[in-house]
Amino acid sequence: MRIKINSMSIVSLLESAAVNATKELFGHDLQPGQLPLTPTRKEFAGDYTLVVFPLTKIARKSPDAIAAELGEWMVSNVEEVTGYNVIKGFLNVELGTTYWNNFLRKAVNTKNYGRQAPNGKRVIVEFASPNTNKPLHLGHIRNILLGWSCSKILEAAGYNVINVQVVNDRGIAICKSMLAWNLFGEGETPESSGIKGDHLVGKYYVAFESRFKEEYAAWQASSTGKEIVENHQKENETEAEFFGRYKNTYFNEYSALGKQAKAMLLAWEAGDAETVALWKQMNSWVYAGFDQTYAQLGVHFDKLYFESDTYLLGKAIVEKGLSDGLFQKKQDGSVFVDLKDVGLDEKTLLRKDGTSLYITQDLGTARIRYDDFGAKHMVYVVADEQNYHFKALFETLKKLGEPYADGLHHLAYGMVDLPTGKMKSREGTVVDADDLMAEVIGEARENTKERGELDSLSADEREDIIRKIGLAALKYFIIRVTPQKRMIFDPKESVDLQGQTGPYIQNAYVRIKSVLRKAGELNSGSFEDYRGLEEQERELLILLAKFPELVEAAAAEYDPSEIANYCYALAKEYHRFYHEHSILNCDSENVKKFRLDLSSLTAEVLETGMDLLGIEMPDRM
RNA sequence: GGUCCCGUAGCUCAGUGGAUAGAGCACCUGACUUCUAAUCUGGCGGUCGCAGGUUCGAAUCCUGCCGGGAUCACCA
Repeated sequence: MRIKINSMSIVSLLESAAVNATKELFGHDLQPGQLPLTPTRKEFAGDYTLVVFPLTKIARKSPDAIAAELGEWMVSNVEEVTGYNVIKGFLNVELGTTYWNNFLRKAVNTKNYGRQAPNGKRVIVEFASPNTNKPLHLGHIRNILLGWSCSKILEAAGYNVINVQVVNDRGIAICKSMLAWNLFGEGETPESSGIKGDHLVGKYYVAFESRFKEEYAAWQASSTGKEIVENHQKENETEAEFFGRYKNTYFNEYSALGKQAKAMLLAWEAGDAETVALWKQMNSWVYAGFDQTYAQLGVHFDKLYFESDTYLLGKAIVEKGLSDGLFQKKQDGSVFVDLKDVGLDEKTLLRKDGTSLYITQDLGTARIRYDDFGAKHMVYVVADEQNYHFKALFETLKKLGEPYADGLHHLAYGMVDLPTGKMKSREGTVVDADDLMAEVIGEARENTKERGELDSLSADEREDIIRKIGLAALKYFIIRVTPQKRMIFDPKESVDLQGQTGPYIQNAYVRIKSVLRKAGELNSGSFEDYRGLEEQERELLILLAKFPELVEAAAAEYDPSEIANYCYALAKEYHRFYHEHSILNCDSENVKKFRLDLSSLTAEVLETGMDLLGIEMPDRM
């Protein structure tokens, strides 16, 4: 017997069937998607549900009558539909077991089920983009996980993806670390101290800030300080509030440390050999440290752009735009673009002294990346505090007529808060990325020890699995939240290994792997039609069938959390199935074959889905 | 003040036009001589911020208000 398998997904097949049926029965052309089609809720019979209310005006019949007519039509015209039932205007379409048997036979033998063929388009994803004066923290982790996942999802949706980051390696911040190291460092290096490079540089940034704080406090008590408060303090403002507000002015105008740091910045910009050498030295320590953190997180980049290399290049673009009449120059010499026609404001592109700004650099890097890779799509993964910046940037690039200007997307995400409130470096509440990873892995190690499941493995194998489990807990905890939302990160919950967590999903996979190991060699897809589908089996098949569309939707919306929630739903359904039904010991050899295939497809989809989130799966745990 | 984002169970989050709004945590409860119990079963828990409007149907769309956050630099 020839097996007829439609290449269309079942959802689109039913949708187009609904369009045809409406045309034939009621003589009306339906727009695709006008009739909502959803999986049938568990309490009703059927696989997919068509809501027919929108047709009542067209057909001028009762919803139940319409649903019945559509149901009849589907049964006689659509091979896959074997029955239907109608409840209150909801048409529950029943697919025969043949359909699901065929689906499983085909999917289990599909290589890379859920991944699309290459679409020939190239996209650049920018993420991480740290400053080089401090180590990475929890906020960077959210950024990096989103960026990496987004990159993997776009790849699965058929794009050729390039991962890049822009490193802010210049400016006053790194000069503060450099100065503090010069003043108090006594030649300390990562090697001499055993401190990871980025942490060492961060240590001197903190040292600078605390010395500066002392200096500022002393100044506040001095006669100059007292005079300033009296003359500049606003009504209803406490002394502390005033000095909080005044800090930048103090740094720029009075501070001895501020003066030295600024002198260092000037020396750097002038190319002073000694300063540049120190700058290179300290940045190289930072990069070595970052590389370790990235490796531990399991991410990598195809290309790095350094602001020190690119910060001048945007200027040429602005000058060109000025001479083309796209931008305007003010009397004081500054250059701006007028974005009022697109609902924004005037945006300065060059300072009056001709130096470049943040946006100037971004204009330059956008052009350079296009020249490097020819990608017409770019995704910027940057926190939502920069929403306005990216609107202005994208509109400016449109005005310039850049060929990629319509393919730009800012993947904005909310800040990460702690249960105690915002992370504040001044209050020492910033959660360090390396510490956090070590902590979740430690928690996984404790739990693994208690369970004893891995005792027979070598120490290396065991440690590798423990790392996968710990990182899964951390990553899943962060990536499951919708990017747009601000999220609360509770360190206690992030190390949970039970419930809606990464390890819960890994556990479903591990259970399958264990069964498959015991089953031995499989001949995938060789089962005869299995008529007695159990509820959990049907639910699993419906979920599995949805996966390819889900990948496309997640790519279209740049939203990894959709994949994360799906993986949990699938794992949960599998755990239930596993608990209710025996696979290796079931009474029919054919059902056993079917269940092994169902399990191995579930494992593959879980592995793919979690891979799209940047989470690795262990074979045992 | 202008603009944008958010507001769903005690807590953390799903659900963005369809049926009686769902998970996890926490709390109470049952299930391991059986394929990994990092699992599964049952219970408890909601005026979906408030008020109008559109619709056969609204947590979801529109308007107003309240609360939280971000932003409105010749900083990045």
